[in-house]
Amino acid sequence: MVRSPCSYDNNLKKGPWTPEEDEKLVDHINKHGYGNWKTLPKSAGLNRCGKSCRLRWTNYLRPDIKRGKFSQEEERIIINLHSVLGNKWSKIATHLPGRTDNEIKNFWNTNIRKKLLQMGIDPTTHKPRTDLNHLLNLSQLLSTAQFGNNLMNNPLDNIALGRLQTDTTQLAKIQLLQNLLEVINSSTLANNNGFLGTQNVNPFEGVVMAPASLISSSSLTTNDHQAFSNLWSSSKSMDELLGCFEEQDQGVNNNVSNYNIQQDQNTLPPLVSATHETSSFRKMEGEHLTSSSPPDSSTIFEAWEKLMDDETSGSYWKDILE
DNA sequence: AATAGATGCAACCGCCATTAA
DNA sequence: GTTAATGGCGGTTGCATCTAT
Repeated sequence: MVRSPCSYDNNLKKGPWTPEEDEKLVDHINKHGYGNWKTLPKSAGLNRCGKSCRLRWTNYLRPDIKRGKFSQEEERIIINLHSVLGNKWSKIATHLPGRTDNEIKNFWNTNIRKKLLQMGIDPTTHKPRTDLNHLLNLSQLLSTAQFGNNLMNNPLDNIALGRLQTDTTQLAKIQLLQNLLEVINSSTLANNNGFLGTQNVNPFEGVVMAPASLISSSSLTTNDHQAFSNLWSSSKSMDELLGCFEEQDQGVNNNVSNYNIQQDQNTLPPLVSATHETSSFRKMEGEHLTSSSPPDSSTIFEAWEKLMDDETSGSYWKDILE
């Protein structure tokens, strides 16, 4: 069935509502209620379609609407509910009295979404971003940091540049570390809960395959390889990395830990599967390995071993992974 | 002060689900 | 069971405002 949209109706007004129109609509609904949106505009003396009137009422004029900035508690609730419900804005709105689905949707798209992306979290899956572009961005971030480090050897170095370099390095490392821990956690949890089914039961698969497949991928340029190698080899000691979590200020790092705490407090599972099939790594991996033939774990561990050996204190990595 | 780009938000569009005839 | 009408929802757009240059 095809229904004519509002705009096709006879000269019905569109666009922003005037205070006079608002008043007419509110007055009419206060007196008669809103039983039939189709007939309401005519009886209310409005040159609008019923749909437009309904939207104006539900999103703006309703007396129980709470306006103003979202509180941190509301933001936390939205993030948690979104991780379970996805883009079901109306469902999410039922848990936030006074907030409309439209308002929540706008808040998500203009605020929360960006925050999560900046924290290295995929706003769709609520999991750390593992896509190649993101990691290469981190790589470039670290390369920049390295460049800054080199400049520090110059007599013309300055405090501000040094601070920037330190922050950039820490941010990139934290995001990388979080990506790794997330993969470990999801694999371990899945294994413990028997969710793996026919999937690869190697809890380190995701961790190991990432650098191994990345470095071996023919789709990467030499510069990409070098940049990615730099990314890993530029990491210093593990306690330094972990220290980033403890010493983080009120900025992005704090948000990361808050997010994790929220995730822990919220016992509801993520809506989107945590399997690796959707990740870029998995797709890349598929170019080299068939799903029916699990990767050669010895090769993988050798690759991982090498990466850890490159660390000045690789035992820290082993401790964490074990 | 002028301008371009970024941002936030209200409103619209189109699709789907539900209900009534 | 079928069709038409309506409501509801999510995605998208357009515009006003803000910010940086």
